[in-house]
Order: sequence, then C-alpha cells, then structure tokens
Amino acid sequence: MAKSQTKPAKADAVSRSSRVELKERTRLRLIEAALSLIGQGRGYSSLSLREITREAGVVPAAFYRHFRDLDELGLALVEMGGVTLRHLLREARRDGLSPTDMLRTSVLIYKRYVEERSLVFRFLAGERGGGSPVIRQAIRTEESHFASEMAQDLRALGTLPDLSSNALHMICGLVVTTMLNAASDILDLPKSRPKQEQELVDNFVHQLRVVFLGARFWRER
Amino acid sequence: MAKSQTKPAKADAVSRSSRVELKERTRLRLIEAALSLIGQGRGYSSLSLREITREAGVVPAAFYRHFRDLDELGLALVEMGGVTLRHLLREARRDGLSPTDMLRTSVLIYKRYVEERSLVFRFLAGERGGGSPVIRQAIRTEESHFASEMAQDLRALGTLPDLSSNALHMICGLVVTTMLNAASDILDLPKSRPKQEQELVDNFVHQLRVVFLGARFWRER
DNA sequence: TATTCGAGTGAACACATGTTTACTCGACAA
DNA sequence: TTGTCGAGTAAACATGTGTTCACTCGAATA
Repeated sequence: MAKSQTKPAKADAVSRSSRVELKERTRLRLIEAALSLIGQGRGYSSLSLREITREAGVVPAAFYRHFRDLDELGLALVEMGGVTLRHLLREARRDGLSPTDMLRTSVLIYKRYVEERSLVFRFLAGERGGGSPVIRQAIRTEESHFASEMAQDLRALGTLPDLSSNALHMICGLVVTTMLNAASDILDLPKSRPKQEQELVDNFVHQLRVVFLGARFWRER
Repeated sequence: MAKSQTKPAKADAVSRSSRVELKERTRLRLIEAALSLIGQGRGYSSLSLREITREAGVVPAAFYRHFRDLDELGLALVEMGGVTLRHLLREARRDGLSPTDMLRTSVLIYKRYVEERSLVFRFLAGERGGGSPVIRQAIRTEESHFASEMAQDLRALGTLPDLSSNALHMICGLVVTTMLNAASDILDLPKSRPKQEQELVDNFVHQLRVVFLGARFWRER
C-alpha cells in the first residue's frame, strides 16, 4: 500500500499539528520573545535565557531543545534579518524607480519598511557594532551579501555603467552603512515630531545623493 | 602667615594624595575597569556592577560613592570618547594635510589612532547603535559635535568653499558615520593579516574619496 | 495495538546579581 | 589635639541566573 512506504510521501493537510510543526512553532515563539524584549528597549546582548523563555511562555529547560545557547538564537535572528534585507531589495526591484526624485521616494519606502519591521532592524542596528563577536561577524557577512545584491541590481538597471564591479561593491557598502545608520535614527525618532522627522529624511536623502554623485564621477586608479 | 589663609593657595606638591585626589583615583579605576572588560570582548551593556568593581579591586558598595548606576558610568565613558574624538581632530589640525594622497595618509593616521585607543573606540562603536537609550543618545550628541568641528575645520582650510554650512555639516555627518563604521572593522581585524588589512584601508580610503568627490559636485537644491 | 521517542515540565543545584546597612579608620579643618 | 566627615569595607538580603536531571504524556511509528 502506498501509505506504508518508508518515506511518508508528503505529510498532507491532515497532520495539522504534527510534531515537527509544533516544535517549529515554539522555536518561533522563542525568537519572537527575544525580539519582543528588544522592542521594549533592551539590547539583545543583555537578555537572559530565562527572560526569553518566560516571555515565550515556556520553561527554561525547553530552550535547549532548540538552541545550544543565546548565541545560537542570535544567529537565528541574524538570518531573519538577512531575509528581511533580501525582501527589501526584492520589493525595490519590483517597484522600479521613477527617474525624478527616485532617491527621495526610495528613502520614504525604506523608512516605512524599517518602521514596520522595527524589531528586526533594532536587533541589526544594535548588535552590528557591539554584542557577541560571532553575532557581529554574522551580521557583517549579511551586510556584505546585501551590498553585493544591490550592486548586481544597479548593474542590471544600467545605473553607473562605467564602474567596475569592485568599485560598485565598495559604493554599495557605503550605501548600506548609511542605510543601517539611518535605520537606527529612524527607530529612535520620537513619534509625532514631523519637523524632526522631515529633517532626518532630508539628511538621509542628501547623504545618499552625495554618495551617488561621487559614484558618478568616480574614476578607477 | 600666607599658609594659613582660607584658600590654600594652590594645593602644592605636598598634598600628594589628598582625599579628593584619592577619590578621583578610584573613580578612574572604575572607568578603566569597565574599559578593560570591554577590551576582553564583552559589550558594555552586558557588564555587571559587581564585575566592574571586582576588576577595579574595590567592594561593590563602593561603586555608589561615584556613580548612581551603570548608566552614569556609561556617560562618563561617553565623555571620555568625546574627548578622544576632539583630540583626534586637534592632531589632524596640527599636522596639516599634504595635498597629494592626503586622504590615504589621514586614514592611516586614523587607523593608528583607533588601534592605540582601541578600548574607547570599542565602546563607542559598540554602544552607538545598541545598549541603553540614554547612552546611545549621548554618543549621538558627541558625534554631532564632532561633525560640527570637522565642518568648521574644513571651512577654515578652504576645502569645499562653495558649500553652505548645512551641506557641509551633513557631509561631515556622513564622514563620521563612515569613520566609526571603519573603526569597528579595524578593531575586528585579525592581527598579522596584511592583505586583509590592506583591503580594509583601501576600501575606507575609496569610500571617503567617493564622499568628497560627491561633495565637490554638490549643488544646493 | 503496542512501543518508541522527544518536546516540554518541574524541581533542584550552585552561584551571581543589585542594593542596604552599620562599620572603620585616616585625612582634614577647627 | 580633637572631632567631623566621607571613601572604602564587610556582611547580609532577596532575587535572578544557567544548567542538570528524572519525569510525563501524546503523536508518530512499527
């Protein structure tokens, strides 16, 4: 009979709450608990295992069924951050860019994006420079990938056609730095302060404009 | 007699270890203990009061004679960071800048400077994005002052004479971001990896070159 | 249907933590 | 010389911490 084969075909709709699904569910609960605590102003590197399990509604010992230690949870958060960044790029790619004021609209879209995923960006911005070396390094790798993809996209769009791949990557690195720095600023914006908000956006736009202006006149040497 | 006046003239060489001097001394011990722990790879926001006093060779309760809590110690570190940055600028000002390859030499000087004061820069780079909100904000203020001074210096040197003060400040902000980001990279360099080191320096130089190139072609509005 | 298997439990452990309290004891001003 | 004043001490406190262990109990398998 087909059912009793060694490989259970596909695990169809019946297994609504299979074991592995349930495990994955609480794994997610742990991740989200950590993010939620970050959202309450705490830095990831100052969170404790017990705090996280408490927030996740699970007993401390259960943590070890999913992660060896806090660093491993942190790496899961980094990966989530990486996915978020790739998704951002994918959206930007889809939207295309109107030639006029395209920088400004990109910035506004980015701002919204950051605000809607504030927890992940808080984590990235917060652990990027401090925290555990292994997490910091993982974030850096993610940033570099992000920069590479961005470079590829710019190339495909025909922007800055005269630049070498190396130069393009280096410039995208600069853009990424600026973006993540701006994310930090965006997240610390006091709400309902439109003036301050406007200033921040302007500053961000202008900085990117300077970078792309410089890129246009860049000559290899 | 001149000695018994109400105001003790000058606190001369005799009062080698006056009370206030001794207090200041252990205050410094606490600050340096925190820095030392940072140097061992820990982020400031994950340090504990007891850890710090232990490292400083002092009993936990003594901490409160100097700081209300860890945030207050953190602010002292921020101020120390501010002093460090101002000092950097003062040195750069003194050295003047040879017109050819001035960017590259500046970068090398900066790199050396960061390495020699690695602990302070570790602290700044680490708490800039994460950590306690009050510390983060204090660092941001310090950065802004640094950017302003830099703008003033550039103005005095006649660099970028066509830029408005606002534009100049905005560009210096970009430079500062890039510098602190690079500091983070410099501090994480594995030692005796000259190739990697060279790449990092090149990248840093190129990024700054792009920024200044963009600045030269910047037109308001 | 009977058996295995492993995610989550609850309790216990050996410490580490922040803060308070009453204290010592030496520099300093009177 | 005497008395004050305050930096640093020692001990105690109530909690919080990471990790371990034997356990339950229900879904997955055979």
